[in-house]
Amino acid sequence: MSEGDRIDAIEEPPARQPTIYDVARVAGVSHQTVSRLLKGDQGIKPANRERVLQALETLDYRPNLTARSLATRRSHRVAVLTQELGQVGPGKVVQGAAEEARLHGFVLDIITLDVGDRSNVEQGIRTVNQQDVAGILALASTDGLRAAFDRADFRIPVLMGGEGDEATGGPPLQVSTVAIPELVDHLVALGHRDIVHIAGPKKWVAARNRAFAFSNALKHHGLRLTRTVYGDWSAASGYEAVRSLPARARFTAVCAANDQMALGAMLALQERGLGVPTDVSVTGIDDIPEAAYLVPPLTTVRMNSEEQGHVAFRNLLAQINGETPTPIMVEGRVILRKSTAPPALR
Amino acid sequence: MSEGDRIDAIEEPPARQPTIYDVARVAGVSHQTVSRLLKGDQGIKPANRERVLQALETLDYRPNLTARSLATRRSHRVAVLTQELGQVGPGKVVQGAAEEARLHGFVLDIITLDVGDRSNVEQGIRTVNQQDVAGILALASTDGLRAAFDRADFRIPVLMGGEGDEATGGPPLQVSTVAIPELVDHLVALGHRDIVHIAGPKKWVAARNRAFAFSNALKHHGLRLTRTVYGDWSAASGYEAVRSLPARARFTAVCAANDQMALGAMLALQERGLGVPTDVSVTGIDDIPEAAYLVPPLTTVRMNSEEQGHVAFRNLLAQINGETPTPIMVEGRVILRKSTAPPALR
DNA sequence: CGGTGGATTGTTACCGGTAACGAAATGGGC
DNA sequence: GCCCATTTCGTTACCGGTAACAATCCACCG
Repeated sequence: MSEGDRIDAIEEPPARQPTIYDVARVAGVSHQTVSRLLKGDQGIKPANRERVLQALETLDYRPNLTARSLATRRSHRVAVLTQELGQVGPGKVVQGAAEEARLHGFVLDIITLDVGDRSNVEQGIRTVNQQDVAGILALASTDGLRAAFDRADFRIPVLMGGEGDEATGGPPLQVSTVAIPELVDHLVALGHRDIVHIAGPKKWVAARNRAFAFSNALKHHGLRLTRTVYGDWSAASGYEAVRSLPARARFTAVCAANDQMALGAMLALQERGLGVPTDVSVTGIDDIPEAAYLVPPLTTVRMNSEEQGHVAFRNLLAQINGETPTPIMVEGRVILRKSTAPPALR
Repeated sequence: MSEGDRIDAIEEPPARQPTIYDVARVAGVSHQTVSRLLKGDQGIKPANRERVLQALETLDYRPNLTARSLATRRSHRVAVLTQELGQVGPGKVVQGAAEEARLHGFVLDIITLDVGDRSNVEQGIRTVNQQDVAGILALASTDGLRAAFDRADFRIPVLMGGEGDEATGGPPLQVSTVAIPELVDHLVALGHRDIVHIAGPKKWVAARNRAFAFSNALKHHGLRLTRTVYGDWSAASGYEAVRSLPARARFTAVCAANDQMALGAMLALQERGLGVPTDVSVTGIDDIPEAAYLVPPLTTVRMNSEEQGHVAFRNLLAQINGETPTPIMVEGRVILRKSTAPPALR
């Protein structure tokens, strides 16, 4: 045995991952047979299949994805363009997309950009162009980004945002704003008639969709938004939005297009001496984890951002594979908390 | 010319990215010369260099990173293990790391895991093991994860968390808790003597560090924490933490280990009839974007998470390249807002 | 029992780079 | 002008897979 050991020691190849050639040698077949089995081909004799499987097992073989990519000339990398990851929504969407990507053997190349800054956007696009990516997931769907993409003229599949443009009748919806009517029903049922909407930036598709959904839902009750103010999704902008309202403005509810703005709005309202919900009801959208613990806990719409990420990636993958993506609705759900109540009598 | 045109048209290769061979042909040199120039070698005659540069330009050459990876046998992929991305802190850290990664031609493979769930962690590690990654960035630094990593016995560089373990005298700090003493000074100067700490989970290195920093800072004033309660970083747990305090408990300040828990704590305090900051002062850590717009705006410590991500990746890269990483401090900064005030007289 | 055709399997080339080494060109000293 | 040490450049092999095609096997038929 000591002899054998010595030979083993000498023959011991440099520690390195086993390849299909190693597997083939051990199994006594050609590397191609191994490759075929790995690919899931059927035409392999049971005896051989068994031996290859065995060899795969004993060598603890793991495919070299780099080599595979090179040979197939297919990249398994997808660029994700997103706004600040520090935000809850985008963060969750990316998380969902990342999970889905890994499931399909892809990696995400995350590129965050400041959507407002045109040169920053161009820079991001240039970066993407230099990588070899199989597709692009643009999670921050704004007009500016769309325009930049049009200019860039990518040859690879691009999936813009998670939402179709309801307001302008764009491509089919992937993310539904279906819960917003429900939220409006709730407010109207409570007795609210004068509702202010704090919308996201006009250039954001999601902002337009949400604003559209609100005014549409109100229309069903024969009402309309008393006023729409525009923010930039941040708590700061929600705060400023309320402060920008004239002191004489009459309204009993404020519906913000996301929770952060709702949060800022609540602070501004309270600074103005208006109690939430006693004087004014406030609602958000997204249901960030903190929403339940704000003062008061916020009525909002849970958006299931993670699922959005999954869906978005799957759709992109379908495009990459030359299939036509099937638009899938991701439903929202109204979460009632204490920031909404019947308006004060007056 | 028309003859030439026709030939051109016929010879037109299938649309595909130019390779170094194409560049070499156009420049009239061997592909190796191109490769050398690309690598930054010096020994190339100016005339040739010029022609290659020219060819590179006209063909709009872009290196195929896959082929390069295969040839060099070096992966340019780094796995990032992180807690929920939906949280602000982790999200920003990942964002910073992603930026730094791209700068060095790397991509991040983001794997989110539930640190508390052991099987989930093992699963994540198995996933990593199947990929060929150059290194691992474990941003969620817990004892459980460390143990799992020890068991996994990776052959590749691993960078655990962004913080060294101050409390147990671990490896050198990369992220400083240096601002916490300042925060404590502030509270003590206001007159607070009875301070409750809502800590993160004991198994988190960051939680230990922060708790340690608080008690240490108090020691300098001859004081100690009146009480420490443990949460799980979530707003919900901050809320429960305060509710778990006995009704007769005497304290004038609550310092949470992050902003979310501070937020939950504020709600619970107010439900208990205690005003913030009139009866009890509250502080957080992280300075999430919402902190300034809570009711009341939260005094906290800004942690510069994005920079943390940059530093973490750079250090990992150093390890990958066989260098010894230099621990770099990322400093925090106290942000004073309205949630802290002198304690009520009694 | 030879022929035939589909099922299996093996051989060779290729993906687009880098590494190693040898060949050619250059330049300086005598 | 010749020789030799350096530069500079080109050739060939290789990374670990997949693709295309050729070769072999085998069962079944006439």
